[in-house]
Amino acid sequence: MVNNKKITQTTSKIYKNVINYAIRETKIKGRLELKRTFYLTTPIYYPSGKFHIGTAYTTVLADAIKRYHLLKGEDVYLLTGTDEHGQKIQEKAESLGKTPKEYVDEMAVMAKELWKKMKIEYDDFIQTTEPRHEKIVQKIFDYFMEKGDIYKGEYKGLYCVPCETFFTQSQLVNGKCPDCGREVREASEEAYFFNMKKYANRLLKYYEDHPNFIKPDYMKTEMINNFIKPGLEDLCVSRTTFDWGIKVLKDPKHVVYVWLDALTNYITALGFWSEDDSKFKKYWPANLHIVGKDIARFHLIYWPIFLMALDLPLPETILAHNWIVMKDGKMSKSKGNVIYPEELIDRYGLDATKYFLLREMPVSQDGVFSPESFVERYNSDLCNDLSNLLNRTVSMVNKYFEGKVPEYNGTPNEVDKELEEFAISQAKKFEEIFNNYEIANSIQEIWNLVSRTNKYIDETAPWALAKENQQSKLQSCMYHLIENLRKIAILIRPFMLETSDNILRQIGIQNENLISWQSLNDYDKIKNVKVIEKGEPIFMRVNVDEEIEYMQDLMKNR
RNA sequence: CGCGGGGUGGAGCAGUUGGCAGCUCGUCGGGCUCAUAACCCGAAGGUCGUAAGUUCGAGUCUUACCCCCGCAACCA
Repeated sequence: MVNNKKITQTTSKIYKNVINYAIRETKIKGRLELKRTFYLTTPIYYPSGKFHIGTAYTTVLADAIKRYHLLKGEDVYLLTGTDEHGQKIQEKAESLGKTPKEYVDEMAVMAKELWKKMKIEYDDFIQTTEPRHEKIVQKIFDYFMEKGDIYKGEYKGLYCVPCETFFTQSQLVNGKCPDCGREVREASEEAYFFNMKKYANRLLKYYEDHPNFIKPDYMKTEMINNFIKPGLEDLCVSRTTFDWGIKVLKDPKHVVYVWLDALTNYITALGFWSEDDSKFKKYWPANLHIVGKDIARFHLIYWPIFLMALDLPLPETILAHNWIVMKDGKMSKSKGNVIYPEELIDRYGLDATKYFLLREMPVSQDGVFSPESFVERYNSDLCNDLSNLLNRTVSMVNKYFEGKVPEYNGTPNEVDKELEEFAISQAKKFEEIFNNYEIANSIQEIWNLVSRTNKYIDETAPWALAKENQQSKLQSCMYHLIENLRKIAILIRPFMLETSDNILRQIGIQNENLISWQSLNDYDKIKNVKVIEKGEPIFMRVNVDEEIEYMQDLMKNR
């Protein structure tokens, strides 16, 4: 009645999305009669140093999306890994007195340890130096050569002789080498190129026909205006100035250069063109590639074109997310503003860290990390709103019903009914927004439910009901509180599993059927459950000034 | 120069077919006592970057301009 328009808009949006989703699902079921599969990937990370919080963000995002689809009963496969070739890795290894392979293997272990610590549930971890990848990349390179998509040419660029490196105009600092500051000069070397021009129009057409291919939308505009419309340049796919890479079989003084090597990991990991390509058959095309905006161009232009050249179907969606930056811009050690994910996890816990990362990243802008915002979210959202809601509920169920949760007894009043409807509609909103990969906004919808539930306690004033001996209403109140906590616990499961389990344990929910995603639509099924005798806070308020100081010290003392 | 994004009450953000400007935090006042100096209610605070235009009506569309960030092709 107050905001009719808004409600109608939201509803029609939800409706539209539900339809699309349903159609897709039915088609797949009709064709294969299998569970819907969902293949998603993170980028393969370049291990030239310790992983920072941005890398963690990408991976947490992927993991959350994976778990969401798992909860919905789909057959999900998540791939991550490391991109291990190239001159920088070679140099880095040398400077440490290691072989490149020794170095990258150590880094892969480091990555796996971090993901283990962050409870990232990946299904495969690919290193581009593994034979399963290298062999296929060589085959693909050969195939492209035979097909005529790769041709031999000259790579021309600005070359710094002492550094043995090519640079582009924009990389130069004051017209000189960005590494050593010396003069650069025009030089050229023999190199293979991939004929991108040939596919440019097909790519444009594909963009047009598949509105969901690129998210967010403006990335597509940028690609078209900046790169495709002015005329796509062919891509250099081999180098001779260094040798830490995959050898080109038919011309071994060349190694495969960067993107043909890196991007193909998404299919080589599934066994494409190998003896066992069952996974490839099952999961390709990918449903989602998640990438940072810095590598969007390569995924939005070159990757689809490579796939077209291989006559493979293209992924459903490529999501280019923004960065986590610090208040004073990009993270850098010289600015003294770098924070590592482990540091946050060790002090505030995994769930709080994940919550912050996902909640604080806007759709169309970089997300800002600051000690202040982290502590604010921690205290306000996690402690005051969520943890406290659980705590006061558990306490009341103990006080009024000796811990036994009353069964559903109908809806004695309007408030109860409204709360039921609200909880169900919030879950739908969450799905709608989450499916569109607007994760931060979707999480907000969960917290709207948390707030609404806190408000419900005030509206019903159970302590007054107890005094007035209004048993039926009091029972209903407790039931609805537990019911909402159950739903909240399910909704946060994709990104706060420990917390979810903790809530469910405290309110005595064990039955799998009451933890399923489908059960978000139920509001009357909880029976015979008992809350724990004494509530345990899942998040405790921290001292704002102390924690800010703590984090600032961490960032400065490196 | 070109392209993309952003410019919304003190701070951070949402605002998807144009229709009385929202959320979180903070501030001030009140309420409640189940709970973690928490929770709930109310208030103050915005000419929605600037200027013009279209329209009965524009944060939302058009044009010009200003400021910030990013990209500008092979470092990933």
